Amino acid sequence: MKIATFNINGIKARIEALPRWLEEAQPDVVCLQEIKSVDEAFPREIFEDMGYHVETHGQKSFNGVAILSKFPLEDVTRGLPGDAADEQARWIEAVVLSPRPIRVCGLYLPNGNPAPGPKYDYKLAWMARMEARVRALLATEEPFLCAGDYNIIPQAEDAARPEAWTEDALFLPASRAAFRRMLHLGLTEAFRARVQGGGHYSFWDYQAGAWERNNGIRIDHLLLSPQAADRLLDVGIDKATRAGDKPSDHVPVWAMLSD
DNA sequence: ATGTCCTTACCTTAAGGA
Repeated sequence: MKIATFNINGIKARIEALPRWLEEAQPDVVCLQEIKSVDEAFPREIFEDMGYHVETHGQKSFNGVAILSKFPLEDVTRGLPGDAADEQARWIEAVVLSPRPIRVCGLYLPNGNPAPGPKYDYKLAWMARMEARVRALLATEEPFLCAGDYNIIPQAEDAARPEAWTEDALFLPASRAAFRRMLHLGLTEAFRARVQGGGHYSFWDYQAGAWERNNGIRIDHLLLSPQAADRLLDVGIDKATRAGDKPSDHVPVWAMLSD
């Protein structure tokens, strides 16, 4: 089973690029972020016609996450537990009914800039809520994974110019520590389980010729529970999509799991 | 390089977010 995460930066703007990539890459499950659409306006028929089940957790203008799956989805829940007043659409969960079912959490972790400030406080509080959710899921011992735009540069080697990010919410020590805490609970970061070294990125800013200069960062990740990590076969970053027509500023990151 | 793209709104231009 091939499962991917892709921050599309607006479904309306990616209405051609997203189906084009799905056709080429043939993922079984995709976690989408920044759909920037309410549920009613999401063009689900386009994806249903391609054989996907579609579940969305949208919001007007900003944020918004979705799961596309060639297998049926059950137990769909929307929103990250822990703060009933949080109205930002950044978390969706579902159990994928593949031959060996697996729970998939799709997430769009807050950016947090500028730091310090209220947006950074929200980021850290959100990560604490996510850690609590991960602890609860680990306790069930069912296979699961958390895939999405984490807005976290885990290590210096995950940025082309790490010195440019030292004051940024994506690379501050407290951000990276919160990410590492979740790994230390027993999750496996799929890409780093298979590929070592620098030069692997999932985001290139639209500004300042970042793509042309390969000034990228690796911030889109798949974290696997122990039972899911046992099934990890391969990983990849579909870098070529960044060079296509009307690209997102992120590219898809995927993991192949045994069925 | 204050450099771009996406979205919305009192909408042909500006703003907020990333």
